[in-house]
Formats: sequence, C-alpha cells, structure tokens
Amino acid sequence: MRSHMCGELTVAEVGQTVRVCGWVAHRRAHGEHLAFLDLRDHTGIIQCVVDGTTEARSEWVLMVEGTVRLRPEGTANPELPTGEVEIGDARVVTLSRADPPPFPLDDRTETDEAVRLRYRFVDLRRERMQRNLRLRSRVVHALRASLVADRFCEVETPLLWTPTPEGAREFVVPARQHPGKFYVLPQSPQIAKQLLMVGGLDRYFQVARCLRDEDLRADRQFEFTQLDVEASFVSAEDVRSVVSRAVLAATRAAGIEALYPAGADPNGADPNGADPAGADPNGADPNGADPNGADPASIPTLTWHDAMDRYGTDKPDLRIGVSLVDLDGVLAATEARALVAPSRRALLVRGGADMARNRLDALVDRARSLGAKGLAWFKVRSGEGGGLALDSPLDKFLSESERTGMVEATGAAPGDMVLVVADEWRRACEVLGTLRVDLLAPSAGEGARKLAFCWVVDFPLFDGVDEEGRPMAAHHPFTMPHPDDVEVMGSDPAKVRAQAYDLVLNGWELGSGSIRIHDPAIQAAVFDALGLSPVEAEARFGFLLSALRSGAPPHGGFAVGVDRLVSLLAGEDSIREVIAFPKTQSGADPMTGAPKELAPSVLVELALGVSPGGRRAGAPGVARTGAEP
RNA sequence: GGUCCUGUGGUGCAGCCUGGAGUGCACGCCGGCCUGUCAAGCCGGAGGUCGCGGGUUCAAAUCCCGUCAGGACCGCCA
Repeated sequence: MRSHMCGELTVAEVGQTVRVCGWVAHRRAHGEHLAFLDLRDHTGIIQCVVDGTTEARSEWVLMVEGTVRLRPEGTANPELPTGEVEIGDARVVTLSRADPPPFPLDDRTETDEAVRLRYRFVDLRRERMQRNLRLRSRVVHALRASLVADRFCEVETPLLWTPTPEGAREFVVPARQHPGKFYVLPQSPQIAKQLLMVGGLDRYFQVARCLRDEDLRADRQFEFTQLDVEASFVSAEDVRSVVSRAVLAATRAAGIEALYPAGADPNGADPNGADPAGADPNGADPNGADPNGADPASIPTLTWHDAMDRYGTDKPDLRIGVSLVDLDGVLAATEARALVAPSRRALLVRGGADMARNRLDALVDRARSLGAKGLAWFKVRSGEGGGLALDSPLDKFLSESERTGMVEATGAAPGDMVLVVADEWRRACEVLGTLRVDLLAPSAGEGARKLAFCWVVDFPLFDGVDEEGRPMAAHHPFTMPHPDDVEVMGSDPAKVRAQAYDLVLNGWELGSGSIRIHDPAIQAAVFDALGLSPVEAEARFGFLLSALRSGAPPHGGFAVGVDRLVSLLAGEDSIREVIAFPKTQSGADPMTGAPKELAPSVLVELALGVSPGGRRAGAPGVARTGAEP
C-alpha cells in the first residue's frame, strides 16, 4: 500500500515517485490553486503539495502518491527532519474520514487526563505516547534478550490461580462449573515460579501481568507488568548479577548510557556537575551483538542498615549527593535537652541559611507530621575573626566544641543550614531521609536523564506486627533467613536478616527478590514465627510444601516493575503514560465504561447474587461513561 | 476509609476571594478571500445545564451544604 514512511523521506529520495499513508496533521489551503497537507505517521511528518483544493481535514486518513522533490529555495523547514523535501503533484486518496479531534494532538497543550483516556485511541497518535510505547517495546525486548542470553527460559503461568490469602487483596473470578467457588487472579507468579524450579526449569523468566485489587496511585495500576525471574542453584549475588545485566541492557535500549553517580560522595558532592547522559535516543540497538555488555558491578550495593543510616530510607535516591550524618559522638554530653535522645542525625542543606522563617516553620511541621518530636535547625554564618557562627534557637545551649563538631561532621560552610532530628535511630533517620528527598531531589525534568541504580541487601526478615502482635514477613513468607540468624528466629525475630534484596532507581523501588526457602523444616519455622499453624499452612500452601518435600533445588529470584522502569526511563511521572489503556484512580476506564453491571441471566449462570446498597447501586453516571464512537 | 486540589462552548485558560445580564482571551470548528505555507494569513459566523442537587439572597459561575467525576497524597499495596 505504501512505498515509504512519512518521516523517512530525504534528499536521497528526490525524483522518486512514492506512496505514503497517514493522518492529516495540518492543512494549509491557499485558495483554488494550492494546498499543503502535512501527513503524519509514527515516523514523522511529510509535507504534501496539492495543486488545487482538497476536502481533507485534520486526522483524515489518506494515501498520497507523488514525486519527492526539493522544496523551492528559501522554503525548507529546519524544524522538520523531512523539511528539505516535499511530495509534489500529490494525488490524494481518502482512506477514512474523521470527526474533528476532541483535543489538540500536538504536545503543546496538556489536555485533561479523563478526556485523553476517553479518546485514548486518538491520544495514542500523539508523539509523546508513540515515543513512550515504542520505548517500552524496546525496553521489554532488551530485558528478554538479556535473559535469553543468560540461558533463561520463558514460561507462562496461570492467570486463573488459587486464593492465597496473604498480602494484597485479590481479584476474584467466579468458577461457572463450580457454583460458589472462585479462582483469583495472581498478585504475582511467585509460587508458580518456585514450582517451576522444583520442576527442573532451572532458569525461568516471564514478562508477567500481575493483578492486585488495591487503591491506585500515579505509580500503581490494578494490572501491572513485572519481569519475573527465578533460578536454581544460585546465590543472591548471582541473581543480582543477572538482573543488573538485564536492566542495564534496558537502559541502553532506552538510549541512556551513563549512570549516575559513578562513585557517590556521601557528603556534600555537588550533583549538578555530573554529565547528563547525552546519548542519542534513537541510537541504541536492542539487537546488538552482545546484549549483556554492561558491567553489573557499576550498580552499587549497600545494606539495608546502611541505607537507613545514611539515607533514611530503604530506597535511597543516590542522585542526591548528600547523606545523613551521625552526631551522636559530637552531642554525647550536650546540655541542649531537645537534642538528648538515643540517636541524633543531621542533614546538610547547602545554601539553606537564607531559608525564610515561614518555610522553616513548614519544615518543622513536616517533620512533626512524619512522627518526629521536633526538628532543630542551625544556620551557618561567618562569625567574628573568620570563624563560623550558628544561628539557631538552640545555639545558646551548645558548647564551642559541639558547634565546631557539628560543622566539621556535616561539612557545613557559611550560607548552609544543618537540620537535626533527635529520636530513636530509625525515626530520626526516616524523618531526615524524607526531608532529604523533599528538599534536594532533582525535579523530573532535570533528573530524568540521570539514572542512579543501587541494590539494597540484608533486609530484615520481619517488619512490624499484625493486629494480633505477630511478626509480619517483610518480603514474603518464602524468603530464606540469613544462615547466621536462623537460630534466633524464635527468640528475637526482629534481629533476623533475610536473604532479600531490592533494586532501587532514583529513589523508586524497581523491584525486589530473595533466595527462597527450599527446606520444609525452615519453611515450617518461618510459618511458625509468623503465627501460621501447621494446619493453616497446609491448607493454604499445601501444594508448595508438598513440592518442597519432593526434591526442591536451592533457588531464588527477582521481579522488576516494568511500568516503573519504563516511566523512569521515559521521564514520565506517572506509569499511566507508558500504559496503552490505563485505568483512572477509581479503577474505571472512561473509554469502555468498565466496570459495568452484568445482565441478571449472567449472574444466574455464575450462581452470583448482588446485594443492594452498593455505593453505585442506582448507577447514576452511566450517561457519562462509554465513548460510543 | 481519610486529607487536599480541580471541574466555565470541542480544547486550554481567565472570571470566583469582594454576588449584579454567560463577560473575556487563545486554539479548534463552519463559511468567504487567498499560488509557497508549515501552529499559514485576513474577514465573518456558530457553539454554554458555568459537573449535578439543595440552601442563603431581591439576585449565585461566584457564598454555604451535599454529591459525582478527575488528579495528588495517607491508609492499603505479603
């Protein structure tokens, strides 16, 4: 039907008769003798010159045949890649007419997202969406190629799975042939992939759809995609190496070569000097000869404890070249009662000394809302005789050695500000860690091309307690405890480290994984620590426990959040921008009108009854749904 | 379950705080003119349940209450 793509016509094609197909991006009619049609496909735009008039309008679908020629002297358009040439003597065939577009398709105006989603089939024509979805395709292809090169085998697992009442709320599917019984859609293929290891698949991966019926966010949809990985006879390092190679291949497929930081200066390095990865976005070749060329060691690893201690979070943003500072030594004997606590941590804010009082008050409020008892601030100024002075309500309680100690420990200089939280260790770190991101994180625009991956390892096995005071699994209940900590599992569960690890990118958790328990005895001990009785455990996970008794290889794995990875690589704040047909925050689809009620006959066949009193029982708002074309 | 922001011709916004005629801007749409434009230009025109309901008021886009929708966040997301 077509001989060329719109965006690929150049001076090399001058003189050729070509046929292109696409949508009318712009029409410029000059009376009865001349009209210009800008024809668009996903490769770009080409100007077609009609000698006469045209009835074509915006977004009509045309086939245009004509001769490529150089544009007349002085009429080239340097803004267009095809701007040197045009299709002359254009003969136009209308393939499809179109209503006027419901919103502008250029990227200059930001249209309301509900309108975009209602007409998503039109929204997807926009350059931004084409770029994002094609980036996603390259990234997923690179991930697959990397794992295949590492001898992994892609296996599909069931979508109609069995309820495993742990963790996220599950989507439920009625079983027509078993009235009153239900399948559920998998929160992840976690157990299935462990069974594949028992089944001798050795190295499995899947680009897997996962479904969780939890409230939606900018970075969360009901259904999302994970690169799911599991391997037998591997160490945690082996798994991380495989995943590192895959995500680094993905970043190269996205056209981003440079990682940041090469070596993080924990204190005071200026991140603005870093090279912002100026790679050609179209230059990456996902089919390159060696999909695993990058060195996985270029992703730094830190322990969970160090991440909490230095960055106040288990998902540190290493683009920020400032970390938290321990002031326990400096303030060991302080007279300042507000700074007496089990732990004192400080955050240096470069140039923060000119922060206005109302912003300071807002910071203190923010710290309190995060659970801190207070937030102390010290503005650093030049003092008498070249020394330094601190400007703070607490300054009068500090000794001279405490002043100089604080300044030296944080590396503060005149014009800077030091924030201090005195509290329990974890709370002090978490509060300052949040302020660190609030105050210092690069904006989406300036930070988008900087990629700071890191691995966080040695997570605690348990985190927090449930309503009945039992410890809860921090990762999931199949995670292998650290071998040195197994013996204290019954006595001091909080001390038990897990062989679990997270991959973090720019302060976002990209995914997590662990070495799994392959020993039924250890699995039983973990279930016991979680307060799960043997009878309960057998009822819920009997098939898994049976598998572990049938010759289970040591194994471990990982899952990468593909939507988040792609949105970070694309520089988008919301994963909805890298998903073709996402749902709104309330879980609706403005295009199809889903979710909808079912005909009573369908409910009868499924042996389902709908109880009255549901919030949308009367179904007002039906008139607003459904963009029937 | 909760907090906050938003809702005004097809699109993006202003108007709201301080009530007084559906007032304004830009784009788009329709018609006319126009032989080198490229976000074409010039002239003219059409297009509105100010999300919805209730209240206050002589009078409500504007103030109050409720509700719906969209968004950000908390809870939640093993």
